[in-house]
Order: sequence, then C-alpha cells, then structure tokens
Amino acid sequence: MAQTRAPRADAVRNRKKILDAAREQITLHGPDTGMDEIAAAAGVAVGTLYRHFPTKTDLVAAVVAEYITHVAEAAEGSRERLASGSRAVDEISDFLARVTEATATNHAVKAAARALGAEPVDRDAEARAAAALAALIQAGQADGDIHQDVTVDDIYLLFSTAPTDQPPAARARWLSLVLTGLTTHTRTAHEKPAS
Amino acid sequence: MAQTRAPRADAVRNRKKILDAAREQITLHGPDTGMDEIAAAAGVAVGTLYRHFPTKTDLVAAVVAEYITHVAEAAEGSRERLASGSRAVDEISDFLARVTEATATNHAVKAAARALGAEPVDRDAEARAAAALAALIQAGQADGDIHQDVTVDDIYLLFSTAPTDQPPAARARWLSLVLTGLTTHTRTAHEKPAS
DNA sequence: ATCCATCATGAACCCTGGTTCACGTTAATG
DNA sequence: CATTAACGTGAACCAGGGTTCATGATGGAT
Repeated sequence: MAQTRAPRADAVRNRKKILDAAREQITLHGPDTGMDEIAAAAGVAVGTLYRHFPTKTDLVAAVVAEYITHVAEAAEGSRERLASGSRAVDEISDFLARVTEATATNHAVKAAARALGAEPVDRDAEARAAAALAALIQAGQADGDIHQDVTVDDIYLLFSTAPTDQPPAARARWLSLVLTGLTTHTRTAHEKPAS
Repeated sequence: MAQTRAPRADAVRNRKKILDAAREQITLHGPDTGMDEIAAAAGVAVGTLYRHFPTKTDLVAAVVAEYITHVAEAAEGSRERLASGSRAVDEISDFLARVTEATATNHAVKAAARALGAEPVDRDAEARAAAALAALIQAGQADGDIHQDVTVDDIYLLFSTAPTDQPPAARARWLSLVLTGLTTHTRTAHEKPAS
C-alpha cells in the first residue's frame, strides 16, 4: 500500500537550501524578491523551486511556518527556564527581545506573506506558543510583577507591532518602553483621580 | 514675465479627486492597487493621473505628504489646547489615539510608499510636528506625568509601530498598554533591586 | 551494472500593471 | 466669438516577474 518511495537525498537537501535562501533573500532584498533571485541564491534553477513549492505563495508560507515554529520554541524554552528559578518577567522580557530580533529578520517575509494572502499555517505551533506564554504570564502575575489585566493577546498585539526595520538601539528602546507598560506598580497617572 | 496662466478649474478639481481616490482605494484594496482602479474610482482616465503625477511613486508620495501634514496639524492642535488648561498627558493620549486612527487608514499607503522607495517629503510638516510634540512632552514632564527620559523619538517609534490593521478594540488596548509605558510612577519592577 | 522514477534545468510563455502618445475637449484670454 | 494652451482620453506599448514544460541528469532499488 505504501507506494511512496523515500524522497531522494538531494531533494531533501535542496528543499532546505531553498527555504534558507528564500528567508535570506527576502530579508535582504525586500518582499518583492523574485523567484529567480531566490533560485540563484540557493544555487538551483527556477524549476526546482516549483517542484518543491507549487507557487511563490506556498514558498513564503513555508518560510512563515518555520518562523512560527521558532517562536513557539522560544516561548517553550522560556517557560522551561522558569523551573530553574528564573523570574517570569525576565523570561518574558527575554522572549520579547528574542522574538523582536527574529522578527526583524522576518519583517519582509511577513510583508510578502501579507501581499500574497498568507494563509492558515501550523495551528499547532501557534497553540503551543500561546500555552507557553500563558504560563509565563501567570507566573509573572503570581510574582506580582505583571499587571493582572495582561493577557496573551496583549503580548501578541505588542510583538506583532514590534519595530523590525529599526536599528538595534531603537528596538531596545522600544522593548524598554513596552515592558514598562506590562509591569506593575503603575496605573497611568492621568487616569488616577486627582489624588 | 508671468507667462503662467491660471490653472484650469477642472484640473484643480481632478487633482483633488485623484488624491482622494488614491488614498481610498489603496486603503481599501491594499498597496498593490493599480493605476487603473484609482483612475476609475476618481472618475478619470489613466492618462489624467499621469498628467498630474509623473509616476505612481509621485502619486503615493503626494498622499503620504497629505498624511504627514495631517499629523502635524493634529500635534499643533494638541499643543494649542494646552493653553486652555488641559493636561499634557491627556493631549498626548489624544494625539496618539487620533494618529493611530488616521494611520489605520493609511497603513496600506505607507506600505505602498515603502515598496516604491518613498522619498523625502515635506520636511517642513515633519519639523512642525516634532516641535509641537516636544512642547507637549515637556509640559507633561513638568506636570510630573511623563517619564523624564521620554523623547519625541519615543513617540515616533511607538506610533510608527501602531497596529493599523487591527479592530478598534485592539487598537484601544494597544494605546492603553503603550501609555502605561510612557507615564510615571513606575520603573519596571524587575529592574528594581529586590526591595 | 542496469533501469526507472524522481528530480533538476532553463529557455520560453504569458499576463499583469505601469507608462506613453496621438488625438479630441474645454476652459481661459482678448 | 475666436483662438489656443492646457487638459482629458484610452488604446497600445513594454518590462518585469511568476509559471510551465520538454529535455537531460541522477539517486536508489534490483
């Protein structure tokens, strides 16, 4: 019944080369990078791209999927580190920093995805990320470091808007500003009744 | 010597129709809206677009320029309202809210601008906006409501990353989170020595 | 060593979308 | 009212880039 042979070795190799090249080239030369360029960067002919990915949209989608998986792993890593006694706020901070970093790499990719009508990918990875994040937030709230009203959606909202085309200094500053908004010991002063 | 005739009435009318249509269509159908669509929406032939704007890039640039002018006016409006005794924090909040709103409309426009290599436009309007903002921040700091380390660049950084493709509720939440980061009575708890 | 299914190649195809231009219209000037 | 420069029109043009396909190469099973 299993009529499917094992995939050829070079095919696997090429698939990986293509994905890497795609990520890199799109990151480098913007969302409008041509298939030709990607193929060239991968050391492969255009036709090979199409053997692995029926359409450019599919290729970009695959790259995005990789990215989401990466985010999920980062979140789960942070969560596990909680066991080793690190503070939740620090982990959240680290997580945001790491993801912002990664997102900076993938900004153009996401733009490309949007431009092509990115589609439902890897609900599983998304779920894992959300679960890990929820755990982190709860821990932080238990510590009294994170505002009670902060949710996973908040984190998503923030890092989906993370500045990705800014220099590192700006990104760091952004992170600092945003973290201040998540942590405790403040309610916006102007909402407070005039003491 | 003034050999230049007065511009024709319909020409002026059309120019406005084109700019409006461009903003609207790009907002509606994404950054990849074609010149044809814009022309149709403006009730004008393609050639007319090119009479007014030599290239698509120029057209988009013009739309962006309008937008920046709008931002500048919003900032100056807020600043003037300070005289009437309103708190600076509130004005900053209002400003961010209004700009976020406007930016939501212009998200696609900015994307289009980027994709075409948006270019230096209206340094003047930018300068006016920056000046007004600086005044607002200073006032807020004098009130003790805004962190001392907050700068105009911070505001720019934040609202340049404002979520623009999110529903209003999400945008409001974002604003709230961000404002918490700007206002006083907090330093990120996890940076504080363990009390 | 042989064979074949899988895979790679890249020139050619085609369609989308920005841009042009030769020709009709129309608003301003006198 | 006549004249003309400014303006509007839209079919046609052209380049860029995604996609295809006939042909050749190669890894793996026998």
